[in-house]
Amino acid sequence: MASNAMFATVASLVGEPARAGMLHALMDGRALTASELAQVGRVTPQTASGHLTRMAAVGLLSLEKQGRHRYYRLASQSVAQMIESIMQVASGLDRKRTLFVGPRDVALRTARTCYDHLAGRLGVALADALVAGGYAELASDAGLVTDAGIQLLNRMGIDVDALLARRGKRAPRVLCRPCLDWSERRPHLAGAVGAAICAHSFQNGWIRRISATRAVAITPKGQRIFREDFGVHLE
Amino acid sequence: MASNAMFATVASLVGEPARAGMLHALMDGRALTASELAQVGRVTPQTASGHLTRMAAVGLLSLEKQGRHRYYRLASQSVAQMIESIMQVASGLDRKRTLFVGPRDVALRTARTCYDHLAGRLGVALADALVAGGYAELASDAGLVTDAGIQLLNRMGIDVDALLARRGKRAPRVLCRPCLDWSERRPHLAGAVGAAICAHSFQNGWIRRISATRAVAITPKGQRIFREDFGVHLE
DNA sequence: GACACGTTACGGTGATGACCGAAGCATCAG
DNA sequence: CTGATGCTTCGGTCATCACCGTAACGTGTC
Repeated sequence: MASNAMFATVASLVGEPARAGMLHALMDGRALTASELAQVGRVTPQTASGHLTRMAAVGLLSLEKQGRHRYYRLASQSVAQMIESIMQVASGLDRKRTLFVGPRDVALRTARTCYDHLAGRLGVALADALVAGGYAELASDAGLVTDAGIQLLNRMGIDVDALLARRGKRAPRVLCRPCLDWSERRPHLAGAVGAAICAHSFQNGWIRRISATRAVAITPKGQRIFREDFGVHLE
Repeated sequence: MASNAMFATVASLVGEPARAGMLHALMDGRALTASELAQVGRVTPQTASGHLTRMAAVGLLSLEKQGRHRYYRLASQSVAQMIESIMQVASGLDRKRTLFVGPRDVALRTARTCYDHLAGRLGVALADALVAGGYAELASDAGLVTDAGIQLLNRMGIDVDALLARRGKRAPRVLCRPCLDWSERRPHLAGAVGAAICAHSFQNGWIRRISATRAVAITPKGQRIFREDFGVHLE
């Protein structure tokens, strides 16, 4: 088949420590400058530039020029999902040897973004709370939001109908994708619903980003809302 | 974080043409001998042996000795899903340049296995038929089997209750994973349900493997059943 | 204009790793 | 036992590619 060469090309691009680090950093969905990416990849700007041009040329990254800065971001959702699935395998594999896996950073473990949705203890706890409250059903390979869940989300200000409209008439129900958390090893909410919740949480000041990392902090307001409205219990 | 190195290791292992070819061949879920894998990777047995030992050492492959043969298979479902998602990205990327992507082989395009479920025109048509008949709902990131669908599957001899039992009580409904077909660019049924349908189809002689490839042939009996019972239309 | 900063282009060095030939182990057949 | 087959180990060669230093190129700032 035609894409066999491209398959190896893509994987080998990802399989280089410096580039892997950059992609990893881009997993929060934001766009970063070449210099920032050079830092996370622990290489000089010259080297990073080369890496970035190659990845953009193939189509893994998309480029946005802005003044004298060049912002790179993941080219598509599918690239993010690919990276996620590789992390999945990787963390599963070295779990066997180290036993203690995932981000050492406490903030990252507590709450972080996973491309466009929430992950970490917060993400998992949120998923657990939704399931426990009868707002959602979640299996390892698929999930859905119940009627009660739709009402809850609407009440919280998330326009579920807009989500439904966007995905076409093939799926009358609100389905969502589960994403196995690589630090907690438990599923959390991804897909359109997960993304909507995450975006909404940022907009309403329930959470905010910590510096330049993928970690997010839960604001006091967020603490209250997650606990009282969603029934989330963060031990 | 700890697994960053492993991430790059895994990806770089996959990102080498010979190994990529081997993994690709293993995507049908079967176990292949070292010699067979050397052939598909287009390398000598010595070289293949090295590749295979490394992949098995890391945990991408599992090994099963049988007499003087050594059978290798993908170590887990998650490895298969990772490869699938990389193929996803790869085919999406060179679609932009070649316009005609996917397996040139007509048989492969028509029907093939994708690790443990059906793909190709048959897989997509089956998914379409189930959706059209109200037996399933399918979005890009999740899917579910309706009550009517459960009845249909039961009627066809697939024990849905057994599937339900296996996935625990968190998901009372029969959810399934969609898998974007990389030749048809449309979703088809994966996950536990997809795997069950595929296995059942083999057992009952609806389909059978073609030689040593991932392609499958639809038997006359299968033609009839897919058409009359499932409502599949293969143009 | 001059200067600083972010980024890219080029050339040479060094290290990693893919590859095969030859040889060595197992397993099975006779 | 002998021979054949499947597979692995070892040693050495070669190509690829990551990396950085230097230098150039844009784009903003003063």
